[in-house]
Amino acid sequence: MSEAPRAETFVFLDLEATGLPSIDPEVAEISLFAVHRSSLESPDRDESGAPVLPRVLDKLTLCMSPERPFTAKASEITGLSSDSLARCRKAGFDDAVVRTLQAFLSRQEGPICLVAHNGFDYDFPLLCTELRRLGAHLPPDTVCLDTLPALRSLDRAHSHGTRAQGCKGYSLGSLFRRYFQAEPSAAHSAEGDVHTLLMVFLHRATELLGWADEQARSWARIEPMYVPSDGPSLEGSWVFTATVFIVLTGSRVPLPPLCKKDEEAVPPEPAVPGAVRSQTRQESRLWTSEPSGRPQCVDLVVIHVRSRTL
DNA sequence: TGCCAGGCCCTCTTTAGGGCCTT
Ligand SMILES: [Mg+2]
Repeated sequence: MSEAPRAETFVFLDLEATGLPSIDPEVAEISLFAVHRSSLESPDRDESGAPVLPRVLDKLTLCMSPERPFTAKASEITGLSSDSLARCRKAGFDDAVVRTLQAFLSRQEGPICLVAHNGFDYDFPLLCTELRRLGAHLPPDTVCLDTLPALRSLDRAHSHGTRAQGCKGYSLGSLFRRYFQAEPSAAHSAEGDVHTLLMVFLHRATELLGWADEQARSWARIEPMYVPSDGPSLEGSWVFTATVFIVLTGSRVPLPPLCKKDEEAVPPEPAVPGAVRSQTRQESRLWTSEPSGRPQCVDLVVIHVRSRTL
């Protein structure tokens, strides 16, 4: 069920950043290609019938200096570094970036659908983090589409569970190579990856437009990847992390699985919009031998809680 | 002491584990 009226413009998006979510990354480069729905419904094609980039295309690409360092891997694959960005005197993700982004989007017919590969788990939450830090917003009717689960799901429905289909890779590069029998250009530059993403979308445009109409998610539902330790979004908020160990000896209850990991999201308390509380519970049982030779066990319960309100 | 992303998918699955995908 769609959460919004059908999108009239699709804005393909890619972020390059200082690393993966585990390090609370910062955006170092953003690229957006805005394509009108009509260009996706009737793509331009070359002599062989293969789709080509729409002729009418608005592009925006900006580089910015993060405050924290890149991981070695992120710097290696993106070709960006704190030094090179500072040498070019690039400012960070600041109000000027927000104004440019908002001006770019305001030129497009709405509603807008943002499109990114693995966007629900990376690009959208990270962009949300940066925007909230600056107290900025996107048009309220903005929706978003993640091509990774969309294409996996479309392929599954197509193949009726054929084994061969499930073995294929769904990285952006794998999809491009599969669809076009060619290497993607400028991988891991934001603009290069947006170009690749748009070509992948064009190859499956009819299906993905239908998917967007049915499954696009409201931007308002996107949660930030993390809460920066500074900036206006932290006012009146709190972040709490706790790890609790409980050791029980001599338990005689039936043997459970050796290790059980159970992760659940529980409602925030009190109910504040945007609040997040996650809890990880890990149970382990260690069996030892008493001098008599009878087995004795030690149960270890680890509860890790992370909470925040926004 | 350990925590250090996390949701999705597949399978030698469901009382679980490991790989993918994003930088
Ligand atoms: Mg990307």
